[in-house]
Amino acid sequence: MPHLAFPNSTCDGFRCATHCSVRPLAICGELEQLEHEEFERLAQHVRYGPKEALFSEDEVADAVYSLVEGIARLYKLLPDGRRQIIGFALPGDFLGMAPSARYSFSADSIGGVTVCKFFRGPFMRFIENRPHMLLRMNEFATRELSLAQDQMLLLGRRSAEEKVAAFLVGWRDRLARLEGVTKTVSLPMGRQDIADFLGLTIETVSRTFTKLEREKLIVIVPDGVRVLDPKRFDALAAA
Amino acid sequence: MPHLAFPNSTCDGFRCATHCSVRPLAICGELEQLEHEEFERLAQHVRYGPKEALFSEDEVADAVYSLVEGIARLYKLLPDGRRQIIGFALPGDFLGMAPSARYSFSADSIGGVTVCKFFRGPFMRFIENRPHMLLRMNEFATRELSLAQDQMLLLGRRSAEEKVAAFLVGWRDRLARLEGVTKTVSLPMGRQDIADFLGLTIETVSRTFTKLEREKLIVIVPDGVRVLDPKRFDALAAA
DNA sequence: AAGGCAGCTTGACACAGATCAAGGCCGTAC
DNA sequence: GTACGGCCTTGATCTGTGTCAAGCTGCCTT
Repeated sequence: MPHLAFPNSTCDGFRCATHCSVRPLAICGELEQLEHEEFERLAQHVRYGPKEALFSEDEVADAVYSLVEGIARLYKLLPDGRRQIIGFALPGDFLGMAPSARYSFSADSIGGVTVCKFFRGPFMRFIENRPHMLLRMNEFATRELSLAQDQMLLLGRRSAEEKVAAFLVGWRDRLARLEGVTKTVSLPMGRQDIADFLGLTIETVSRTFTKLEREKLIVIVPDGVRVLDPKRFDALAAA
Repeated sequence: MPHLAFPNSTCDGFRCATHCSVRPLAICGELEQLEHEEFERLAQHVRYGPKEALFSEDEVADAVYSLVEGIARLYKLLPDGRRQIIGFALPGDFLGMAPSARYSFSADSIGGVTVCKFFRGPFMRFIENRPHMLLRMNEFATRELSLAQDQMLLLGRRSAEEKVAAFLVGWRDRLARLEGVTKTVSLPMGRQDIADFLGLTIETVSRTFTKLEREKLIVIVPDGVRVLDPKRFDALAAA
């Protein structure tokens, strides 16, 4: 994972708003200096190690989170343990809004993660009379919803090969927004996570990666893939 | 379809804000008298016949809609014609917000539909300095997102029988909010729509209905089903 | 260097749901 | 009344993906 946040920063990542490299992408990206300082006073910066829970489904939703660094897995479980990953959160993403008093899904870190944590009460009081902030929350929610709808189309109507290709293209494009365009797509999540995101089994994901490699569309590298034929690959993902 | 809106209304459904029976559920539900009158002046009430398009994916998103009466089907298509229905809209639902300048999905009426249509510019100007309105839009977006995430779990991880049961329970509960609790769940959409919503084929949906009937969980009636054993049925939908 | 183990890949086989094909039901048109 | 068309159901068969079971690879520990 090359520098998703705080690249070459002299800052310790704690109480360091002015150097936060994802700020322009985050919920607080359009606040002016003074407002941002007030906002920052509401935040707790919290660091999580690998595979720690930020929050869990059905817990009282007492906080919201702005992801600063690292990657989180968002998921729902069925009573018998079947899991559906509903998304991977990247730096700049905003987590934890719920339609009721409890979280509607669980979130945990994949590698290490840093967040700005805001308790619900103070956060709501801050935004409730700031239309530009509410407008930004709306934009975030609308984008998330659109992503969720794309994912419904994928889950309901695409073949295994199309699912994997579409996932890799979507993930590459989201990383490009943060890291810039690269040929190698890093995949910090494991095969089981990809399977649970795509509604497949780990075996099918593994076989499909191998198949795409045999077809000379990708090369599998440690912790990622290199896309060989972007044209043909994007076509497969779209179709 | 028994009286989803304007039940026993003497009003003609046109420019008739004060009698709009879904108002409390709609986006404009918390506006006070004066504000609501101003809001109403921005609206065009539009009536659609069966199977008409309200808007289509990739069209310029120049308007948003508040559904007043009837039911709409929201869907996305793949280039080869495969369709995924991403939701059914009911009276009170708010449609047409997009993360870019174009609609990210298509919407058309199932039976007849009445909407309040707002052009984007005036609508945005109305809400942009009204925090309570923005907050309400946020609530709507968050609820939609949560519904979408539930649907991802369904599409990715449930069996055909679980999908159908969960669909019927979810649909029954949404109708209950409008019509009150009933034993008979009316299904204004066809089998193909249900199939495209659940990521199944029409044959599998049909067979599954028959199977649920053989198992004495439901009775199939014209344009709907009657739930015989709500306890056992809810359990199947949850599991 | 050896052992262990977590994560990944591969193979053989099974099955849920898709596909293909036919037939039934019911409302509408004439 | 009967013919048509849309929608739904049912049956027979096929197939993509799941399941079960090894084995491989690279990394961490000792």
